[in-house]
Amino acid sequence: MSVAIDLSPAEENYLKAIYHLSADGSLEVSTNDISSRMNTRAASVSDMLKKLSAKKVIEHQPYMGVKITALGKSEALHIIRKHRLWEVFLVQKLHFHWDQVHEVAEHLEHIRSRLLIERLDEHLGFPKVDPHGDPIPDAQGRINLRPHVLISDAEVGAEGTMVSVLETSPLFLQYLDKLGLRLGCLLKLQDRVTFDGSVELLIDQNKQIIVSNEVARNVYISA
Amino acid sequence: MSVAIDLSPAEENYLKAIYHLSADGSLEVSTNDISSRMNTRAASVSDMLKKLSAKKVIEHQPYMGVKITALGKSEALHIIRKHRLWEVFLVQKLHFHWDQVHEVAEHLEHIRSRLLIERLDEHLGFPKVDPHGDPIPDAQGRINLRPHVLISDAEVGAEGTMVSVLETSPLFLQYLDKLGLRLGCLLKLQDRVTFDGSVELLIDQNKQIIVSNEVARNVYISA
DNA sequence: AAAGATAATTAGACAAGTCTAAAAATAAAA
DNA sequence: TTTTATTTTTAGACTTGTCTAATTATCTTT
Repeated sequence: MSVAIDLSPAEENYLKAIYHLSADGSLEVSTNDISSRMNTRAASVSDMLKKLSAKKVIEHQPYMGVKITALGKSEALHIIRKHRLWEVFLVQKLHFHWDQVHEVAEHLEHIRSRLLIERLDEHLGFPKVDPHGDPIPDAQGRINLRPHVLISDAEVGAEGTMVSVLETSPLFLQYLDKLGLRLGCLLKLQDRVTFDGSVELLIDQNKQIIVSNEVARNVYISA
Repeated sequence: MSVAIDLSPAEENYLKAIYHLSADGSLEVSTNDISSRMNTRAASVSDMLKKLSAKKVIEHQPYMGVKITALGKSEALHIIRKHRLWEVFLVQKLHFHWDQVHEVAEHLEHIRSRLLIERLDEHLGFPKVDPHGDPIPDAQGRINLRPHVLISDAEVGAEGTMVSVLETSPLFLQYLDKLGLRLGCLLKLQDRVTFDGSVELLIDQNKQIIVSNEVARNVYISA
């Protein structure tokens, strides 16, 4: 039986941000990191940390960092599950493009209905990943982390399937489309320019492109 | 091109209540009517009427009633459209029962995305009525009002298809199920007890039941 | 280790949406 | 028509989530 935790949409958004910034809840996160991710001021974050602390989803002593609790992690994964299931719905059933789903899912994810999410999951055929390649936690908050590496961290010569993207803003995703980069394509890292970190890629063994370090830092390939 | 009207979810809920209470925006509505429908205090309603007035969706002079404007009516119909489309989705795609849809749809209706609603409508096959038999306004806010009459207002001997219900609370809908009353069934008004207004009905020419006046006042048959 | 820089928190303010209690306007009744 | 009852509005307060400005804590650098 889950304990009664009642987070407002705003609290849910902060918790999600903390979860993401802490790499699955394992790292400590700073107030400023949170404020820049949330586009709010540090003062607002401080206020919010008090509330989240009172609700036992984070641990926070003033001026030290913030760490997500087991309870917080499970709550965060539950919200992420909803977000990603809705994204799949939008693409699979309503034929949204992958750069159109994030914003709408940000709203849909806050709707609270156990039945709704159970049935949605079923309706979608129990999908395992969202349209950006990110894994969907199950109802118990278990998440299937496949081994993957950022292009910027991979060795020259490395080869792998494009499995997910870090950034999900429309502009970035549209740019990937234009470059011919989409989930599932086979990528080979041909060369890296030491000067600016840009990378030469071979897509599906037939198309050669050069991408900036900024792009390389936001695209994962299977390890 | 629609003018920029920006209503908060709370404002949308009040506007919807006013629309419903005024029978399609034609009647004047009192502060107390609104407060009892919204389960808020009259003082809160007064505050809200000022805001809605400022946004030109109602006309309101203190101590006189409130009347919805053309703009307000169109906004209300748009919200109702979203609510009813989501209800259809929940029943048709996620196999919700008709008594489970209202509460969730109350939240879904506030999500703002033109594309989402267009695509949802398409995905559902452009439905014309929701699971309670209420007509779904089109994207221009046009609504298809079929002639219908409450059982409590029909003459003894009248016969018609059950086309919609006024009350949509789970308890009421579950009670209708138990009585064997569902949308589409053929109803004949056999007799009415003058004493308490209860009504004797013949369902689909084979089942005889007696329903209270309270039930009769909440079920419509085709005229 | 002291000074300056950076980061985080507190203090005080504001808007939205709600409330209770009091006042004012309208409606009903004597 | 005057009084009483009802309805509606105003006044003032509280909560949530945000802000700016000021303060305090920690970190860095010499």
